Formats: sequence, C-alpha cells, structure tokens
Amino acid sequence: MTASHSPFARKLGAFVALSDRELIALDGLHTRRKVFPSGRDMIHEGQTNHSAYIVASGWASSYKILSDGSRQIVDFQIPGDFLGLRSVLCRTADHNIEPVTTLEASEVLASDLLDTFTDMPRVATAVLWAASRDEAMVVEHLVGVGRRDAKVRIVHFLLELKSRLKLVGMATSAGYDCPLSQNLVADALGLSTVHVNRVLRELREDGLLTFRHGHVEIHDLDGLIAMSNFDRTYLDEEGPMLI
Amino acid sequence: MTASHSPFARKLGAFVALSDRELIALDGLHTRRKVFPSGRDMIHEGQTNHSAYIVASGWASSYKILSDGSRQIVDFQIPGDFLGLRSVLCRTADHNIEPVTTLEASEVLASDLLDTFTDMPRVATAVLWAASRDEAMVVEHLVGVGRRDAKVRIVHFLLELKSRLKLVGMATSAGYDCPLSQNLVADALGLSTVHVNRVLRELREDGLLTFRHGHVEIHDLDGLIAMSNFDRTYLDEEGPMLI
DNA sequence: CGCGGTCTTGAAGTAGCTCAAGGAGCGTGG
DNA sequence: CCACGCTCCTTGAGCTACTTCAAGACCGCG
Repeated sequence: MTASHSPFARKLGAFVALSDRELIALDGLHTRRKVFPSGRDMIHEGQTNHSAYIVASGWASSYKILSDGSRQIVDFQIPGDFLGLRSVLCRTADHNIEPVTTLEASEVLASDLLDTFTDMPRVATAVLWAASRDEAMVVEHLVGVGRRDAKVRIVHFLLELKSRLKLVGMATSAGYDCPLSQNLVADALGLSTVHVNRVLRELREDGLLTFRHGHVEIHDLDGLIAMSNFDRTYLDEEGPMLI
Repeated sequence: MTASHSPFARKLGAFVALSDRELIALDGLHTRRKVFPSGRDMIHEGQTNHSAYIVASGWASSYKILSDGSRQIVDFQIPGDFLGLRSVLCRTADHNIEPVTTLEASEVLASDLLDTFTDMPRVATAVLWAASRDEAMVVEHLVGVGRRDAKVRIVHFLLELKSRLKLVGMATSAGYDCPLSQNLVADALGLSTVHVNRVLRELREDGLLTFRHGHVEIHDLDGLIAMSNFDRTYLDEEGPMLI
C-alpha cells in the first residue's frame, strides 16, 4: 500500500491486508465527489432518504441538540471515515452532521458498496470491521464521559484522535493538526468550554502536551499514556490485523 | 402476533410486520438454551471465539471496568435482546457481560441466522433494524450522560426501559418490574449510588414515580415526559413501522 | 440469630459550572 | 490602512451539583 491511495483505502488496508486490485476498487468508490461548507448541517435529524458518504478531506461532527439548546457531539469524522452509514439503513437520520471545516466527501450508493462486496469479500470484512470499530469508539466515548475526570478524558480523547489520524497518515507520534475549537471539544466531552481551556493549560504547564493554534504537540507520550491508561493496542496497531 | 411467541419474535414483530411462518422461524432460533447464574461474567473483555445469544428471560448488563476500578455500564439487556452480537463479528469482545438476574439465553450460530436471512429477507431487515436501534440507544445514552442533569437522566433512563419492556409485554404505562439495584443504575448513568438514591426520593416526593422493591411505578407519565423531554416516537411506536 | 447486601440519610468537600470581562487573531468594509 | 465586528481563547470569582465518607436501618438468607 502506498500513500497514493485514498485515506479510506489506507484505513481499511490497516485492518485487512488488501491486494492492489482491492485497494483500487476502494478508490473507485470515490466518484461523485461533493464539497460541503463548514458550519452548515449536511444531514438533519429526522431527515430521510439521504446518502452515505466517505470523507476525502476535512473534518465533520455528528451531534444531537437537546431541548435546552445544549449539544452533545457523538463523534468526529476524519478523512477515510464513513458519514451517515447507519442512517441509510434506518432510512431516517437520528442525529445531525455538520462539517467542522470545509469538507470533501464522496457519495456512496448502497448498491455500489454491495457490488464491491460480492466481487471482493475481503473488502466486506474490512468495511464491517471499520463499522464495528466506529461503534466501539462510541462505547469508549461513553465510558470516558461517564467515568473519567476532565483531565484524563481530554488526554484520552486527544490520544484517540492521534491514533485515528495516524492510520490515514495525518499524524505522527509528535503531534497533528486539529481544527477543533475548545468549544467543540467541550461539547464532545460533556464539559464546559471554560473548563477545557483550564485543563489544556494545566497539560501545557505539566509539559505533557500543547494544543494551540489548531495544532496538537505531544511532549510526553509515555506520561500521557500512563495517566490516561490509554490502550495502545486499541486503535494503534502496526500493520494489518488480518493477513 | 400473539403472546405465545418469544420476546425476540415479539420485538422484531413490532419493527416489521412478520408472517406466522416468519415468527415461528424466529422462535426456532431458540434451541440450544442455556442458563447463566447472576453475578458471574458470561463474556470477558478480550475473550475470543464465544457465541452470540438471544435473551429468553432475565436481565444482563454489558460494562467496562476502568483501571481505577470504577465501572461504566453501557447497556442492559432484557428478554428479546441480542447479547454479544457485535463481538462475534469482531472475534474478540470489547466489553464484559454479566447477568443481573439468573439469565436464560439461547445460543445463536451465525450460520443459523444467515440461513434464516436468505430464506426470509424480511427477517434480515428486522434484525438489522434491531441492531441499529441498539446502536442508537448507546448514542442516546451518551447524550444523557454528557448533557443531562441527574434527575432528567434517571427519568429518561427509566422511561426508555419502560418502552423497551413494553415491546416484549413486560411493562404497562403504569409501571414494570425492575431488578436493578441503585448501584447498577448509578454505574449505568455515571452517578454515585448515593446520589441516585437521593434523586429517586425526590421523584417519589414529587409524586412522579416510585422505584422501590424491584418495581417501578409511574404516577405521572405526562409530567415525566415533559421534564425529561422524552421522545415518545423514539422507541414507543404502536404497531409495526414497516408493513 | 447474625450477616452481607441494599437502601437511606447527614455532613462536608470538590470538580466542574456559570457569569463576567478582557485580549488576540482575522476577515471585511469604509 | 485602519477600524469594526466576529469568533475564539484566557483568566478570575463565586456557586452548585455532584462526590466521598460515615453510620444506621432494612431485609432476605444461611
């Protein structure tokens, strides 16, 4: 696998060892590309009959708004991730999706996907794997919000992001670019913006990491992993798990 | 559909209108029945090569334990629910499952399920629907833990449970039996046991609901729905959504 | 009858919230 | 080119919704 493949192909290639033919087929799903501006919902809760997408570039957020106006962000989507895969199945979306940055995404027809599956069953395995990884991430997110204090929660979140970005070549162990505002992080982690700011300052002062100006710099990876009990094997595998 | 069918068949019948032949086929999945004692894990995190089950009677909990010993319960399973469906796919479980009460469950082989699917595609639709409902419930759970205060969180939780139990004939609008200890509720909702106790007392004093001695009594359904902004349509449909 | 789990209540502490106000970066229009 | 109006970041001060600790009551069970 080379860097010339799409983030989507790179990601799946990390799960399941794929042949060139299979990787090219995955890239082939990237026709019908669209661009979405940031800050405007591309999928509304309750909306029916929309499509699924694969993110080509940019970040998005899926979230719910409560009656009192507060927002819970369920997950962020980065290049290579599916957007709204489940809501295609359910026919009606159960949450909103809004680009965080300008977003390029390719519309994926269920039929195209299924054709690829019958043609190349290993691809089906990989997609299923990716889908259940997404579900596992929501569970992990729930655990964090329910039982971890703010500092550990934020560290865990930033490490997870690092692992995910690394998979598509957008992060190193030293750091990564991150377009999320402190407000977005707060709404994802069930905290207030103010508190996120304070914790980020503490982490900076402790020499653990710096998150500023859209960039996360990791100063002490071992320290971060130790304090957050981040599971290295959870998302951070080197090489495909299934040969 | 009559009450003589299994909870599983009842539940799916509420999603998709199923013929007698289809309902009977679903009941047919309930061979290979096993009994699990309460309080002992039936599936461990990291365990591989275990089976999926359908709960026939009793309650179970799926949860994760953090390094500091605290526990986050991700979901409870009631009769008619799948147990460990995703971990069959992933090969290795990403959370523990422990019966809350004595549990009767039927082992389901992936092959049996797939045979039923090819034979009766509507069943596949129904199972897929149930699976994505489960996922939607985890998301809703995350929203609650992240953004709702303790009172609303508990009310929402108990109303959701009511809706789910109603689907399998184990609850009425007046109330239901609930074997969960306050400690279990606390670990599901990211609260302390003590605080759950206090909030429950408040709800009782406000004449909204009583949760005592393993029984939830609903005194003021409209009041509860109003204060928690519970979405009536979310799980509470009357009649199948897909004819 | 005593014992472990659950429930209940009080008292005191604290993590994280809200409110408030100022600064820094940046696009936009005068 | 500067002034403006954003949005985002930063910091302080005070508050409150929760937590932890502690102790007693209840209850089913061996």
